[in-house]
Amino acid sequence: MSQTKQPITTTINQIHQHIDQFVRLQGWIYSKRSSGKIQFLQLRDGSGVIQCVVVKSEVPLEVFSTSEDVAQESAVIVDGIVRKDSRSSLGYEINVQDLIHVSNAPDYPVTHKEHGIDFLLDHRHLWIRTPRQRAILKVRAEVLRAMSNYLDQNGFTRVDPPILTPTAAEGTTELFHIQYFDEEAYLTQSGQMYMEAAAMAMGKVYSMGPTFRAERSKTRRHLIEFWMIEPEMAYFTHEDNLNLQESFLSAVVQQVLEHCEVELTLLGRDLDRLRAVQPPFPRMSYDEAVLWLQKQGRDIQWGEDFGAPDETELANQFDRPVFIQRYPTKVKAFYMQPDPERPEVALCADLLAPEGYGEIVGGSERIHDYTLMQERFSDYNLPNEAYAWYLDLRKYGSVPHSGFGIGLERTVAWICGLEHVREAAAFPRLLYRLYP
RNA sequence: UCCUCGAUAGCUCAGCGGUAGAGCAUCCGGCUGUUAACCGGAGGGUCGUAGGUUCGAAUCCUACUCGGGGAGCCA
Repeated sequence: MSQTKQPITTTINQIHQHIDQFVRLQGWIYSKRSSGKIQFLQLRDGSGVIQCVVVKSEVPLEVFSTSEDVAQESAVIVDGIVRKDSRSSLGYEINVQDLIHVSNAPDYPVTHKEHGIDFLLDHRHLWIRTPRQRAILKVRAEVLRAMSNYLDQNGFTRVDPPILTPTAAEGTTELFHIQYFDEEAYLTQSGQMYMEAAAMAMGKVYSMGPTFRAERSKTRRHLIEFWMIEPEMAYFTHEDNLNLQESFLSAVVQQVLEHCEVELTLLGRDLDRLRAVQPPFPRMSYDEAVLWLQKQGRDIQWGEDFGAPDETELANQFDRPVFIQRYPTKVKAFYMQPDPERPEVALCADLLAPEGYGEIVGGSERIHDYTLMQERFSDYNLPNEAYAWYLDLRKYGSVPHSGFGIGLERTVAWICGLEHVREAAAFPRLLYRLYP
C-alpha cells in the first residue's frame, strides 16, 4: 500500500500530467455502477468527470464498504493511481486506494433520467451541476472574457453605470419600481445614457452588467433580468458603429470556438455554423426588408416594426448575422439620429442572429444636436428636469457619437445552440419565477 | 394582457366512465469491466383545488390555482 506516500492533489482536467502517479481528487459522485466485487464511481470535480475503479480484492474492507455507501452527489476525496485505460471514456481512470466520504446526498432529486423544465428550474441550484449546464456556464464566462479582451485591446475603458436610476432610458418598456428612501426609483433597463456621458469623458467606453425589464414576456428569447454589454464611442458614425459590431462579434465567436470546443461539442453545436461568423455581415435596409417580407407573403406595411417571425425569416436567408438598418424614426427610440438626407428613417441597426435567435444587438448613432434633442423631449413628453444632465451632454462639447447594446444571454444561447435563453443564466429570472 | 397546451408515485409518463399502472429513483438481494449497466424482490398515490353531472369520476362539465409554448414588447 502507499499509505506512507503523500498523494499529489490535482484536478481531473490535469490528470493527463499524472499518469501512473499517486493522486488525490476532491469532488462529488456523478454516478455509480457496481458489479459485486468491483465498483465504478464516476467522480466530478468541476473541471471534468473521471471513472474511479474500486476493486474489492485490492483495497481494505472499509474502503470497499465506503464505495458501496456513496451515492449520486455524495462528496468524496479519492486517492489512487492514474491509469491510462481505453475502456474509460476519458482515456484515463483512477485505480482507487483510499476513499474518504466527506458528506452524503440522500435522495438526490436531479437524477440522470428525464426531468421536466418546471422541476429543473425549481432545482436550478442542483441542475447546474450537470455537464450540459456546466458547459453553458463555461461558454458564458468565455463570451464575457472575449468581449472584454476585444474591447480592452481596442482602446475602450470599462465604465459601470448605476443599477438604480431616477428615469427611464427608453420610455417604452415596463420598469421595476423601487422605493429610494422618500422618492421613487427604477432598476436600470439600459446603461446607455450614462455610457454616452462616459464616452464624452473617455472616448471609447463599455459597460457589462445586469438590466431589468418588467415586461410580461414569456418566450424562449426573454428574461426579466439579463446582461447587456453596451459600448459607446465618441466621434463614431453609424457606419463606424456597424463595422465595429461585426468585427467585435466575429472576434468573440472565434475566441469562444478556440477555447470552448469541448463544451460546444458536448452541447451538440454545429461548429461550422460558428466558423462562418466572419466579417463582413450582410446589411439590409429596412426598406429592402419590408419589400422582401411582402414578397414572401407576409402582412407588413412600411412604418411597422418587425415581429419575431419576420425577424426569423429575414435572418434565415444568411449563414451569419445580418444587419437591418435605417428603421422608421417613429418606431425607434427618441435619442436616435435621423438620417440627414431622409429624416423619416433613423441611423440605427438591429443585428439579427441566424437560426431564429432573433435580435442580439441594437445600436444607433445618437442625436448630438441640442435643439433637435430638445424637440424630441417635447415630442415624447419626457420631463426636462429628470433628463437635464442628458441634455447637458449636447450643450458642452457635443460630438457625433454612436453605440450599441448586445444581449448576453441571447448571444450565449445562439453560440451554444440552446432552445431557450433561460439556460444561459445561472439563475434566470423569468416571468412568475423568482426562485431559487 | 391575449391565444394555446398541460397538471396522476420523489422524477418522466400511460390510463380517458366500472376497485390506481410502468420505467427510473429509494430500500433489500445477486453479479470482477460497467458506460443512462444488468437481473430478482419490496415500500411508495385523498389522480392540482373547489363545485357539478352520474348508480359509479383520475376519466365528462364549470370555475379557480399553478406551469409549458407562443403573440405583443423588447436584447
